[in-house]
Parts: sequence; C-alpha cells; structure tokens
Amino acid sequence: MDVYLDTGEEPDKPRTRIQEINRSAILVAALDVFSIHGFRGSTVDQIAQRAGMSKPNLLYYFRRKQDIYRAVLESILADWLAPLEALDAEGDPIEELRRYISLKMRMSADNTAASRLFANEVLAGAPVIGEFLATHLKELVLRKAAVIGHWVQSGRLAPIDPVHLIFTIWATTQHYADFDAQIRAVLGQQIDRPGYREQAAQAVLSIILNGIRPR
Amino acid sequence: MDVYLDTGEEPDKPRTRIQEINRSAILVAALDVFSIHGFRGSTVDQIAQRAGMSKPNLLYYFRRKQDIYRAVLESILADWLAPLEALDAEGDPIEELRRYISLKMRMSADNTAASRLFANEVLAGAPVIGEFLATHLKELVLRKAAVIGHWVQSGRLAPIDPVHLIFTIWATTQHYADFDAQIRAVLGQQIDRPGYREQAAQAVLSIILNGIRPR
DNA sequence: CTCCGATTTGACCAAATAGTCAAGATTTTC
DNA sequence: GAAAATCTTGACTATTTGGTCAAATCGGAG
Repeated sequence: MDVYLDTGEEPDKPRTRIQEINRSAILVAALDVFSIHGFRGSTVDQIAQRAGMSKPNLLYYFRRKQDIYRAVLESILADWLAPLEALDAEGDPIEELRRYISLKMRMSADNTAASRLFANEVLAGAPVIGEFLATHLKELVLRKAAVIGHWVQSGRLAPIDPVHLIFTIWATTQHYADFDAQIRAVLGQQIDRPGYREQAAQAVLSIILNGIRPR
Repeated sequence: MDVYLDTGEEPDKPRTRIQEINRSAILVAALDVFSIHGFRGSTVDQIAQRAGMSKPNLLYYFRRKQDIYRAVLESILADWLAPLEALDAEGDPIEELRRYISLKMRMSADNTAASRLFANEVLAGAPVIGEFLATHLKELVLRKAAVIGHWVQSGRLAPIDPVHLIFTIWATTQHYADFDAQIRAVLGQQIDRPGYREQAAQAVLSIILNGIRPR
C-alpha cells in the first residue's frame, strides 16, 4: 500500500533532479509551518520563504495550498503508523508493548512537528485524513486490538479494553510533542537536561505497563 | 485570584443588561468557533453570525479579535484548573486520584470545546496563555506534585514521578475531547452508545490506578 | 555551443477579512 | 415623555492572501 491520500497528482510523472530537491524542501518547510499554525493559519508565503523560494515558484510545484497540505500528511502517515503495525502477536505482551511505547515516545520527541501536524488536523475534525482514519486506521486498530485482546484472554495481561489501551498509549506519548509548550512552561529548563527524555519515557512506561500487568 | 489574563479591559466597568447578554452570547459562540478552527482560522464574521449579531455589533463589545480570544480563554481557565486544585493531601491517595481522573474525564466529555481551545492554544506555542502557564499553572502543578510525592514517599503509591503522573492524566483525559474525530473514526457509532463514556473512563482509571498502586 | 523544455519571478488580480465610522434605532433615566 | 446614553448596522477602507501569467532565466541533451 503506497498511496493513502488522494493528493490530486499525476501518479507516474517522472521527476527531475531540481523537482526532487525543491519538492522535498517545500514539504520540510510546510511541515514546520503547518504544524504550528494549522492549515488555515499558515500562509503560502511563509512556507515559500522557509523553503527559500518565491511564492509563485512554490506554486509551480504545488498548484494549491491544499495540495501542499495533503502531500505533507501523505508523506508522514506511513511512518506514523509503522510502530503499531509492528506489534507482534507472537512476542511477549509486556515486552511488545514496552517496545511500542518506547518507540512512540522516541518518535514523538524526534519529530514533534509531525505529531503536531496530526494533532492540528484531527482537532479541526480531520477534514483531510478523516476517510483514511475511518478505513485504514480503523482496520489497523481493530486488528491490533484483537491481538491485545488475545493476550488478555490468555491471562498474560490484566483485563483491560484493548482499544482504550491503544488510545491511552497514543494520548500519553503524543502529549509530550503536542503540549510541549505547556510542559516546557511547567518544567522550565529541566526539559533540556540530558536525561529528561529517558525520565519521561520511564514514567510513562512504569504507569502503563504496571497498569496492565496481570495481577 | 480572579484575573488570570490581561484581557485589556477596564476592570470595574459595570455592565448593562444588554451587555451581559451579548457578551456571554459572544463568548459562547467564540468558544465553538475558535475551538475548531484555532485563532487564525476563525473569522470575526463566523463568530458574529453564530452569536446572532452583525460583525460591527460584535466589535462594539470586543474591539479586536484578540480581545475575544483572550476573554474566552480567561473565562475557562479557572474551571479548567479547579479539579487539580481539589486534590486533597489528607485524603486517600488512590481515591483522590480516582476522583480527579473521573472529574477530568467528565469535564472533557461535557466540554469538548474548552478542551480543544486549550489544545489549539498550546499547540500554537501558547502565545496568549504562555505566561499564565509559566506562573500560575507551574505553581499549582509543583504544589500538587509535592502532595503526590509525599504519598509516594510514605509508600501509599508506587514510586512514580508525580509531575509525569499529572501529565499522563491530562494527556489521557483530554485525548478523548481533543482527538474526538480520530476516536469517532475508529469506533464509529459505538461512541454514541449509552455506556460508552463510562467504559472509556473505566479503562483509563483501570490502567492508571493500577499503574500507581503500591506493589 | 545551441536549442528547447524546465524553472523562476515581478507584477498583478480577486476574494476574504479585520477593523472604522457616522447615522439611525432602541433603551434607560429622570 | 423627552433627553441622554446605549446599542446596532450599512457602507466603507486597508491589508492580507491565494492564485495567475507572461516574460525572463536556467540547465541539460545533442
């Protein structure tokens, strides 16, 4: 599965070297801008400037603002879902979930912009990725919830609702990226201390894993 | 403490009956609009229409768009923090936290717009409430973290980082409001079933409370 | 080098939108 | 019930912004 969203592009157009460079510069710039201001709060000019080109030039690569937005979401969706996809029914439940949570925490910290872009989109009612969520994401979640459900049934996890466990994991891990400003305000410069990320990950892991360990 | 944000208003101006009515109609409308589209994505006209008045009339009550936005945030901040304020050092730790989490879940479900408004503001880097977060919120969090810290030290809670516990609670409870579109996409019409809210609350309570229960 | 398609941009347009204002309507006050 | 204060709005302005276009420039294939 290589295409998640209809980005309104020609599928097989070969790209020149310059196109390759500029398109990716635009996507990087657009991620930064959209992730902070949201779709409507961002301007094409902002993105063009950050990408180091003029607005008409940017619009030469993406004819409409919407097209840039869709392309950025598209470029991230696969990565965003990969960790859940990797949850292995054959593995040890606690270890599998530890790995999943750790990975999500790391992704959140390493790519705060992507996390915030999703948050903005979903907060606005998911106008662009709504259909994707209702099909691909739903399918993935239900499939992995079944795996977790089996773990529960076999007594290898405490009796919890698998889907809500997934929601809880998403909520906590993404919180550190999405609400960075709030966390930063509360913790001040602590947040930039070397061990901070590990400490946060450890706290989340401790609460959730102990919360679902069989009793 | 009655004023959290500088809303740029005359403090003691008495309000007429009509002012009272219209100002609150505007705040209600603005909450709905801002919470979905964010500050820059919302228009004064949208808010005016939803409040049932003309744009110039709205601007008679709030001279600038920013003023409306600040006033809405101001009108919500106190309520939003009250539950944490109520965490009682003298109570039973698990019961106190159960009450806190339940209350936050209920607030999130009953007032999704307020939750999303905050999410939008913080996501954008908290340009308006940033100072408030770094002072009042920080003070409150550290004060309550100390309470939780004592519970941990006396062995009445498992050894967890109190501040991260608070973050985890915020993350999970607000997730249900902020990411409603995503949850709705995954769960479909289930979300409107009678017992759904209780089920979600139960799942969150189960994971977190078991996660911090002394072992 | 030379030509042709690809790339770039200054200048521009149309629509959206925050905010103003003066005049008219309504409510309150005495 | 009349004057004063408050409230309301149509019409307007200035600015921002998404998007167009023709002309200029650049880059690579032969």
